[in-house]
Amino acid sequence: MQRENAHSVRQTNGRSGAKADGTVAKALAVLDAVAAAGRPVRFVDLLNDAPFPKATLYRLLQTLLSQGMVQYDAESQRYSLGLRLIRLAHAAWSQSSLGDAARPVLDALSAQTKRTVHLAQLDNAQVLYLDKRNAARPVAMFSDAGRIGPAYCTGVGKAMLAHLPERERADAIAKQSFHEYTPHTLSDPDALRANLEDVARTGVAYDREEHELGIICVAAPVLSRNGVVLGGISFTSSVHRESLADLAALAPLLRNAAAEIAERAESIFAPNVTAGAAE
Amino acid sequence: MQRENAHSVRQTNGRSGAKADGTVAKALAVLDAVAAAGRPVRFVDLLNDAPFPKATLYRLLQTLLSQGMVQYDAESQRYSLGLRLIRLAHAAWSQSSLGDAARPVLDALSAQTKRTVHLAQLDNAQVLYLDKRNAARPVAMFSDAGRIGPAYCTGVGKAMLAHLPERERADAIAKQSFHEYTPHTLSDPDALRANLEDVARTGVAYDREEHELGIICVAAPVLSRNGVVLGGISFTSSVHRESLADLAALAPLLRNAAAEIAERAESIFAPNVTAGAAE
DNA sequence: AAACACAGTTTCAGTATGTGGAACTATCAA
DNA sequence: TTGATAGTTCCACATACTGAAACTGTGTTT
Repeated sequence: MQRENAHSVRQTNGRSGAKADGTVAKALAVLDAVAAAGRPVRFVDLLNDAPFPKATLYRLLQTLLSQGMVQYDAESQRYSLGLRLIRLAHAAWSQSSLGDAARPVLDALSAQTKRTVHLAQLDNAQVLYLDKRNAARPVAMFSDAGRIGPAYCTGVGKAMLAHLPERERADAIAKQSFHEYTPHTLSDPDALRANLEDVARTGVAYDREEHELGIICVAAPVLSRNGVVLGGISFTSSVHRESLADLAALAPLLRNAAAEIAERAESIFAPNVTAGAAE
Repeated sequence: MQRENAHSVRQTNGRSGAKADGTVAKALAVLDAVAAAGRPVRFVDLLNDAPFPKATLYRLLQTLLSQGMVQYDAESQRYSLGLRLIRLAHAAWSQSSLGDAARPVLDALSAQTKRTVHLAQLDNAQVLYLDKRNAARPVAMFSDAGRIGPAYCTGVGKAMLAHLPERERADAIAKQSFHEYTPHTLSDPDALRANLEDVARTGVAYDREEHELGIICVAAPVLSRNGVVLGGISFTSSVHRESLADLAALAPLLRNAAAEIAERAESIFAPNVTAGAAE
């Protein structure tokens, strides 16, 4: 314990290149692990994949448990994600400035075109869906909000990538996995880059059955006034219903909607809320 | 200069604004605060309501920020909930054993009856909605999953309360706020208790415009094999559409559905997954 | 029934980690 | 310039986190 010169480095005490961010980070990592399991998990199962010793993992779980972030079923001896998370997420979603701004616009788009509409954001070089309007039936929404998808082979993904600043775009492209979902998937960085140039030029991105056979999309980025990528929106359809060219006819509608969303989003953020300090 | 400790308020209480010790708990409290704000908040605003000194709050926010649990907009200098939360919640929701088990059942109920269907769970003596099927249009679901409601004046709430073990029920009743939403609201513990006795006897709870004028519900608890309250489901309708008596005719359907959900939920939890030890 | 194995929980000394008062910087207003 | 308020950094200090190891509980094997 050298306190005199303690000011030195934040020694992360060697060991594998961990992040060593703090207890909170560890607890969240445990949460992720529980989430990743995809179903209730037992202590050992978590222990196997966890970089923590038994006692530490145990304590973290207890903390999360008493905090309502995970649940524990005594009978099956399994942990699952807790209700508090759902509450929080409800808040996160309903006040997400983009989601908030987009909601009525998506409603209108969906009603007007009878197509499936998606709203997404970029999260760590992946597509994170924020909202959806289904063409046909009232499908449970939550099953799609929060869902993660690939950026390099979806309409929204490409629309957003194309409008990123160069540096960020390069980073993001480097993070893509280029799994060949279908024969049409752009399966290497160069093919993607070429495609993105078109997208950047036209302001419209297409998914030509690149992610799923038979499924096509038109997408447009949602850009802030100063060109920052806020998100993306798209129409999805199927080749059985119409050709890509037909779907492309909806692009102007999409671009207008994107502009409207951007404007609404900025007016939510921007106003000098400084007034009502209380609360 | 001494931290006013000495209190040893070591409560493992956890819920409802409790502040058990531990960094994780504090960080989560900050998250809650951001969520509670309902919109992007500035540092000071958080500081005012927070029980933490400036530097501590600052550090906690930085941690949450670097963990993706909150976002920071440099321009407006405001914090909001982060995307990681949405991802986690998606997982929480889609693997919630109850929600999972209930989904197809709710679909069927909704298709069959054309009524609005709710699935809820008790969370800290309040109703937390997990899923919903709207009678008419495909409404964005997330806006309702995660929503919190009062237990003492909703169908699902009373259905669940009534089937709680005595001790827990007493606790839960003590936590109700008894706000008089409408002239029909059961606005004191005794009235509620009396009503719950009926509910317990019949296995069906009604909301007779107790929460909102014109809105009525029939609800049934989802009970595990050994009688533990897992959740509740309900049909909601309006007095303009039908009388409570008419709606009540759907009760048997509801009870069957509840039983089916319970069975499915238990078979999701139960299976001896012990097999794949390796991995 | 005793022996074993493995899951889960508790303990405890040691110190890494988080704490928070205070000093500092940045911004705006008078 | 001075003053007020917001946000950030510093750092001595001790809380509260760590993790090996011991322990308990349950199920399986002999």
